[in-house]
Amino acid sequence: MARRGEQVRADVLAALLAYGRPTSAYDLLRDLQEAYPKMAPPTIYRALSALVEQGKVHRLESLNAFVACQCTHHDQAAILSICDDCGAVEETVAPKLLDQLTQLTKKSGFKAVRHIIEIHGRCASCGGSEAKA
Amino acid sequence: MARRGEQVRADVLAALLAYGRPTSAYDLLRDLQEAYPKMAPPTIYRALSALVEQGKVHRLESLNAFVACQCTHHDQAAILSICDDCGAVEETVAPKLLDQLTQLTKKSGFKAVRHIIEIHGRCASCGGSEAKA
DNA sequence: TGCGATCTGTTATAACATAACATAACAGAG
DNA sequence: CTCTGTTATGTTATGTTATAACAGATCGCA
Repeated sequence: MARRGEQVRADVLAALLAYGRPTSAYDLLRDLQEAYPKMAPPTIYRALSALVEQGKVHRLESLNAFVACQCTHHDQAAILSICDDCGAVEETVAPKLLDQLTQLTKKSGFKAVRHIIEIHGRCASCGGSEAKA
Repeated sequence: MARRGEQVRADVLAALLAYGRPTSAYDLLRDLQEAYPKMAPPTIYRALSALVEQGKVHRLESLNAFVACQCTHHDQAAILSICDDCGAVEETVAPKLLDQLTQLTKKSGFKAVRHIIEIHGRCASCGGSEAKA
């Protein structure tokens, strides 16, 4: 039973990559149940937590969903642009911006530990910066 | 039945203000059920949605909770600093930062509509900027 | 081997949210 | 004033997300 967990994590990550867009834990669960018919929610959540800790997966707080990290594993918090039309998610990094945020909140003695930045809108394909589709 | 809704909204807001910290919809529901014994979840959620639209309440996506807006009703997205220790939430506004974010994502044609910025950490009282409690 | 620590599996349930329909109130037409 | 369409609200039921709590397996080590 021991190394089963790593297999599950790999499979979860593969499933997420196959989706290529935000996916709920339960959707992933349904997928994985084809390979592991008796898999239960905690297993998925454990795998996802591990993957998030490893930085291989982002959790989208505003969607209660997960998405595979697209970039080559940077450690800092990502800025996630979420298209409300097609669901596509784009990652951006901006160390300076994060630092500004940290400094800003530090003024009142706050110690920033984890930044969550999610921007909803419309991606280029869905008529983003120009007109409204 | 007509103006009952406004009363509910006022009561929800009052309850949130009384808490003074992030509160789940169901906690609010339990409170309001003292006044309205048969109140059901949709009623709370409708009231909260209305209050969020009015800018009187913020939804904390990363906590699945709600908090009364502390400042005098600014329209722009707030930066919410959340103390993981005591639960206190502080609001900050930073138009320039929001604009930077918008510009950043715009580079790839993304049209920002709604910014969600939540920063987890420790507030000053809980040993924020200095040592670790 | 026997023990404890840790990881994994399983059951059950808690917590969050909304779909779908029922009912009530009100505004305007007749 | 009543009918009727529209909108707000109430209600039931259920869907969705997440975790507590315990059971069993594996492994390191004395």
